[in-house]
Parts: sequence; C-alpha cells; structure tokens
Amino acid sequence: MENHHGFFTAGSSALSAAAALEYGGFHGGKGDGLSGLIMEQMRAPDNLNVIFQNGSFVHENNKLVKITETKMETKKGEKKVRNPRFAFQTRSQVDILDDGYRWRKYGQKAVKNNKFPRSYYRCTHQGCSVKKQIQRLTKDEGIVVTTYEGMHSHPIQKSNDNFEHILSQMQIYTNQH
DNA sequence: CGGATTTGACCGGCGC
DNA sequence: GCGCCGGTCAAATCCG
Repeated sequence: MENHHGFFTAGSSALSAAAALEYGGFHGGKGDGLSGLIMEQMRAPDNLNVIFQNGSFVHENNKLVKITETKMETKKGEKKVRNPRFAFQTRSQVDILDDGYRWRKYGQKAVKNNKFPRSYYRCTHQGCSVKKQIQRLTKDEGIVVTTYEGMHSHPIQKSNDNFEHILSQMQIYTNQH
C-alpha cells in the first residue's frame, strides 16, 4: 500500500489523521472483532479538534458527544460486520471536505434539534463500502462534523489535478486565522 | 448518454 | 402493535 493519505488540504489532513487512527486500531479489520478499539485523543494541526472512537463517546472540546454505534448484528449466529465509526469535526465554511476519495451522495435527512440536514455518502470505488455522513452544528454553524464508517481498502483515486479545489480549501484554511 | 444528485418512500429497530 | 427515528433505496432529475 502506498500512501493513501493526501496532505494537500486542511480537510484531508483531518481525514488522514482519521485514517491513521483507523489503521492503527483496526487494521486487519476482522468483521467479528470489536477487539481493537482506539480510545485516543488526537489533535491535528490546526483547526481540527476531535477525536474518537468507536464505542460511544466523542470528546469534543469540553463536552462529550455520544455517538451511537450501529450494531449490525443479524439474528443468531450471523456475524454481521460491526461498524466502527469515527467522527471528526472541523471548522469550515463548506460541507464538502475533499479527502481524495470519490463519494456518491445517497441520502439526506433532517436532523432533530438541528436546523441543518445530514448528508450521507458512499465511496464510489468498486467493492469499497465506506460511508460517511456530514452534518453541521446548529449551535456553531462554522463547525462541520464528518463521521466515517468502514475502511478504504484501496488507494486514493483522485489526483491533484484539481487545483481549484485545492486552492479553495487552502483558502478556507487560511480563513481560520 | 452516463454518472451524480435530489427527494420522498420505504424499512428495521426500539420504546411505549 | 404503533409510531418515531435514523438510515437507505430508487425513480426522477440534473449536468457535463
């Protein structure tokens, strides 16, 4: 495996951190093992502050946000893959943070107690079932929370041909200061 | 024309 | 059983 993480943008460094966390804790990814849980707190450079992990809580600044784990267990012996999820929050003007993967939106729902909708995306790479959701906080609409579910088993497919995208993100990045 | 998005319907789990 | 809720499907639509 090559380097799956891009480091071009603020968004992607956040995601890279996520990926690192994920690989560290779940590599191997046996479906049945909820063995490797990472309870790490990690602070990415800059505007990224969150962390967490799969089981239940996210440490967000000073509050604890609960993340419900989707337990996909079917009846009986069927071991269904339990989905580790991890969320990130970052300050950004835009919802779409470019992490280098191609995503297809497949749903959007209103979120209770939140005036912003949540968007659901799936990785478009064939055979890759990674999903993510993106939502913005009502409380502080400058914050975008991205929740990932699953692991990419393939390299990033997007190249750096898209300078405009990258530029726009860098811009956002600098807006933070 | 083909792939991505939109958007209401649908579905399964859970609490009452 | 019923209704709510979070999540997903899929047909219609959009767009390059």
